[in-house]
Amino acid sequence: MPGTKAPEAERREQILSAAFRVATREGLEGTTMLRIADVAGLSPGLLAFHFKSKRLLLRALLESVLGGAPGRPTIATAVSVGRVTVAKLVEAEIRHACADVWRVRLLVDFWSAGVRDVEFGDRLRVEYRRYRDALRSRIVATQREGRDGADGDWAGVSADGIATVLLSLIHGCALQVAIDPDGFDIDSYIAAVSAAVLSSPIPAST
Amino acid sequence: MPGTKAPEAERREQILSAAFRVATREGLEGTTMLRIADVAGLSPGLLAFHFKSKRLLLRALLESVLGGAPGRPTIATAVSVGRVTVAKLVEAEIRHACADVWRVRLLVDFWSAGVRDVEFGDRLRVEYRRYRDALRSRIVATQREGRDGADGDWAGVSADGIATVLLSLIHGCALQVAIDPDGFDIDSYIAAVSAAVLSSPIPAST
DNA sequence: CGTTGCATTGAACCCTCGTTCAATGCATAT
DNA sequence: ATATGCATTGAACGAGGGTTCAATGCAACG
Repeated sequence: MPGTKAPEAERREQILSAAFRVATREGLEGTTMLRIADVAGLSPGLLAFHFKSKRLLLRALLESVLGGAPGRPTIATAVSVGRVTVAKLVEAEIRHACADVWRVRLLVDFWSAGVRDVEFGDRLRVEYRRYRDALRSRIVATQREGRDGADGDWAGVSADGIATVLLSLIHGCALQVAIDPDGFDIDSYIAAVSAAVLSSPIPAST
Repeated sequence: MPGTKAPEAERREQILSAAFRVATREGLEGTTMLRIADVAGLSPGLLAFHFKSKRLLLRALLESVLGGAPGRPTIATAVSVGRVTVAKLVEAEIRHACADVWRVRLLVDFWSAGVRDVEFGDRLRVEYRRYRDALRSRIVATQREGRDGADGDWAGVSADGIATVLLSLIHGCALQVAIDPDGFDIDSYIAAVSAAVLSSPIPAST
């Protein structure tokens, strides 16, 4: 098996897949070129051949993590696609985070790296804004339709502020799930979020 | 100056101070024994003499970060001390996080490390629970006094759930401030939090 | 079939890090 | 003043990381 050639796209995918496995298991700090090569069943030199440096490999990995796995749409797509309520959207995102602890953990790693690294930081900021803008536009749409009975309590608060708060609820949940998945009761949390944020509680999804 | 002796406590403090400076500036990943020694103006061997390993040094650093700087009480102390409302407490924590970006960033680093490292993880889980319990007990007290007019919307939701949500609002804010301090409008955020979480808005602190 | 191009290998290189340890020197006790 | 103990030094070591590169081999083309 080793030694045979493969088309570039396929090989890059193979390497990124191995990198993802290593990164989720060992964390970003424990993710080394040697280990990735080992897991991929390839030689270290080949990684430097397809991605020219470790830095670029990790950037590609971040891209693939942000892009979402097949069948796991990012919120941006989820927002633009369906006609779901904001409440259901937030609930879906929370459940999504809880179901995918390892990806969340990896994202926390990237977030931590992005705090100091300009490139990673820029990329994450862009993603964050995309995320928030998508949420906001849906909030505006919902408000205009007068649904969710949200007019009362939210009066006077900008849609941007609401979006930021909702994002905090999602990310705050992710942060806790990342470090203490067992000590987190999803349903109880969602119930509290419903009561706090929306006048009408979200019907529990069966 | 170098070569002179010092009492153990003093020297440890000196080293930890240098470690803190390095860690906030370079991140946890860029925090190396050599750099700490350099910043502290000491020899590398001395670090291994007072803390027996890098791991223990970082644990001590985490402890000092969690303990809070002088004049910067942790929420646990803030809760037990004053008779402030929950609303004001949350607001204070949010402003606290925004004012101390570097400490928040360092905590994000530790959080990311704690996801994989058992010792750091355990320590952070303990701290998180302390934090949440303190919040919850104050929520219970407030509910009992019938203040904040929180009975309506919060009916049926456990104090624990409320505490978790409030913590998410604090940590979610911290997460964004860590990576994008400029793109975060504190007052707007606090206004949104007030509207979302409490029936009666928090009067802005002058 | 021979040749050319390029993917692939794996060992080697250099760097940095954490740790160790014999030598040094300061401060205290005698 | 001398001796003892321990804080302190800084060079050295081994491990492990990312990157490089000459050698190798596969596959397409003439």
